[in-house]
Amino acid sequence: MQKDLSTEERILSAAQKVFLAKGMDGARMQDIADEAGINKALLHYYFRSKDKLFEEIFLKVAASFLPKIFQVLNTDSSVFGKIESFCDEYISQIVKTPYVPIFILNEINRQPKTFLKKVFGSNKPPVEKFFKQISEEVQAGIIKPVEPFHLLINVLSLCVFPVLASPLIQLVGGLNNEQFNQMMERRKKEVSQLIINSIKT
Amino acid sequence: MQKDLSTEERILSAAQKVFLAKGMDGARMQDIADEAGINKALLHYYFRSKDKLFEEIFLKVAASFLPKIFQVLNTDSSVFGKIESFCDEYISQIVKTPYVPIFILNEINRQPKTFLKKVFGSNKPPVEKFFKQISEEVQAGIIKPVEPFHLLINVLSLCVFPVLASPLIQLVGGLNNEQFNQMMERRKKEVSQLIINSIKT
DNA sequence: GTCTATATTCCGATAGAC
DNA sequence: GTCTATCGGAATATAGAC
Repeated sequence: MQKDLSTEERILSAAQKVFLAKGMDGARMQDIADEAGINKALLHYYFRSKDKLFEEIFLKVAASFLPKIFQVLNTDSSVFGKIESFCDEYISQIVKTPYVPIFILNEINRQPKTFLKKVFGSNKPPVEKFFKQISEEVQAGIIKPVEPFHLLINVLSLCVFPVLASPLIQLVGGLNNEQFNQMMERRKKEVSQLIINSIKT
Repeated sequence: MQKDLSTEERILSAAQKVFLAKGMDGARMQDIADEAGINKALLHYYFRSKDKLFEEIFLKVAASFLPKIFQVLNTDSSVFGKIESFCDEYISQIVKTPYVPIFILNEINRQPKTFLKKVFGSNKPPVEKFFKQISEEVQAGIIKPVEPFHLLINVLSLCVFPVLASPLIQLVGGLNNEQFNQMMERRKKEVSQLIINSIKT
């Protein structure tokens, strides 16, 4: 409970924390009220219903997370540079907010059309420019012939999955939380090198 | 509703379907009863509570899924052979039951210690033999020096993540379900080649 | 705006007839 | 074993005082 913030801000902050930890179905309005240091009635005063409050949070979280995936891909670096930046920035981001990816995947799985439409609108995520750049660098002989779509999926998978499965991975490797984070730190280079080595001529 | 099965089997089948689709928190006993073609009271007659029924399903699903990850790693093939078999078999399995991975990750995230302990008992997943084999093949000059733990994480990530994020990936690639499955089929070779190329001398 | 108290709905679980 | 009916509690939401 942060007393310096406005009530509305405290509610949003508390709701985000609770929804991220428990998901829409597992979260209770009482939990959120407790976390914000207020009572349930006030939640309904500010946001009409649990659904409305959840949607507010989901869109905020998803909009600040998903587009970042594609942002790096639209800078004006080389393909190699983009891959390195992506691994570096995205793993940093994910390790800081480890609940976010599974939260988003979950709610997308339950409401595939509704939510994705609200996040991206009617346009597809902006990957065309990146795919085109890859084709050009293939033509120029800088990188080997490669499926751009698979390349994108590979990088994403290698960065995000370990966090999604962290309890399992920590069990297999016998890692505590700090050791896991150190492993993810090393992984920035591990992943970008793996991908870059696979495509450089 | 399958009339040829015993009531208990019908309940288990219905419960699995509903729990996989909605998770523990989102599932309703009424949903399960409807799916099984019976009424709520009978659910409680066969399984004392929702918790007990869920645990039954979770352990069944997790026990038939997680150990398979490590099973291939303990055959007597070469490292290359194991990687190929793994990608082939695991992707086939996942595409057939796409709800399973996110279901398991979700419930593990909410009950990290309880459930993992029940699935694996007190032992760690059996990866030591595989890790040792990798060290030996590195010594023998068959494969490049490599972190066995990262190698395992890489293969797992590349196989499982695309299914976890399938709604997003289908949106980015403009793929319908059938096209997605075809892409996953091609991915069996894509992934094993990527990994094998990265370690062969 | 914020609270207490209460209405309302939903859901897991049980009682009891057949 | 299976059903209908119902209990009891929990959770969302509202009413109304301050």
